[in-house]
Amino acid sequence: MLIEELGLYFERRHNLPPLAARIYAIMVLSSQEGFSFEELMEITQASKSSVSTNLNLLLQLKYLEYYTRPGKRKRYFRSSGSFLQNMLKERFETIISDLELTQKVNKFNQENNPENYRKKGYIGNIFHDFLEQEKLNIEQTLQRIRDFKEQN
Amino acid sequence: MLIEELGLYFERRHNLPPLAARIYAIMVLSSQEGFSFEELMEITQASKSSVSTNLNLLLQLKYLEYYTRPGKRKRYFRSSGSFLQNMLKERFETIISDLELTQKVNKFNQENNPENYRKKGYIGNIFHDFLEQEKLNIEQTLQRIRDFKEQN
DNA sequence: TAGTTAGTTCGGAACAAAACGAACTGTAAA
DNA sequence: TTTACAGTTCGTTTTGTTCCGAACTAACTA
Repeated sequence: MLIEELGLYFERRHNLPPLAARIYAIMVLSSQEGFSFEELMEITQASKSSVSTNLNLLLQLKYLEYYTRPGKRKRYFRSSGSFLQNMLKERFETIISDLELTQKVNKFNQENNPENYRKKGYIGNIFHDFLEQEKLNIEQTLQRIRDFKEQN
Repeated sequence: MLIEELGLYFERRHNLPPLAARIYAIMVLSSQEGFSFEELMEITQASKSSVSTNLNLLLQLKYLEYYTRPGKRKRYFRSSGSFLQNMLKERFETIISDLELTQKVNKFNQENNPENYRKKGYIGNIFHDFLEQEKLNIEQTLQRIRDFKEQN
């Protein structure tokens, strides 16, 4: 099932606990507008406490948001923003930290391995250019999404 | 220390066990050409069995390779290809699998959520373009590295 | 053939992460 | 003011990961 596959994907790539990943996958793949706490217990077959803990984690990480329906006390949960936007933002952050780390590794090699710095250093520059290009691509894509949302 | 930082980085991003991540970080940051089993035990202060298990994991995942020195029975380990090349290749693979997954999610939404497919589908296309652009960037960068190596 | 070198494999200990059940809190309706 | 609902918190249990030591193997060496 695609939900399981997507769940495993979130588990690995976003370092989410299994249940949180499954819940998020359910939200992303469903056409339903908002799930109640009970529904999620039912669907995942997990306990109240586990669902509570993992929903709160997802809320805290801003993967999900909730709303209430007039008159009712229940909360309904849905994925905040789009799956794709979140993916892009996450990727953006990893690229920024990769850039920083590569710069450190380059600097280290320059100072400590001067004998092969020329080689390693040059490749470091290529990689730096690569990351800058990535940053650009992500920024442009996020802009395209914003544009699309605006005229909708 | 940078080795520890890089170790944590590999642990998180590549889902490596702590010792494997540390060993790989050591290889990446050192100017030394090849480490023996014993040296790695000494440096990491880990047991024979742990070093064995984790070296074999890194070999299996192609992070490392080994060679022998004429006459000697010992194996010497080093990182295969460059750190940066490996990073790029890994990123390339994640992008390919992201592309496949997005296509599945798009297809799923098209079939199961026709009512909001227009919106989700459109963003899916933006994302698809994004991934194609990424693929291109990675391919070009790997080419630049190959070119550089060739004329060296 | 016995001993040394260079590792591998297996079972378990120590620890960490995830899920659970039961008791609890806060709010709202009866 | 009691009861029902919607969820939270906390201590325990279950499950999973990482590392280790001890016994083992395979290849060479004296």
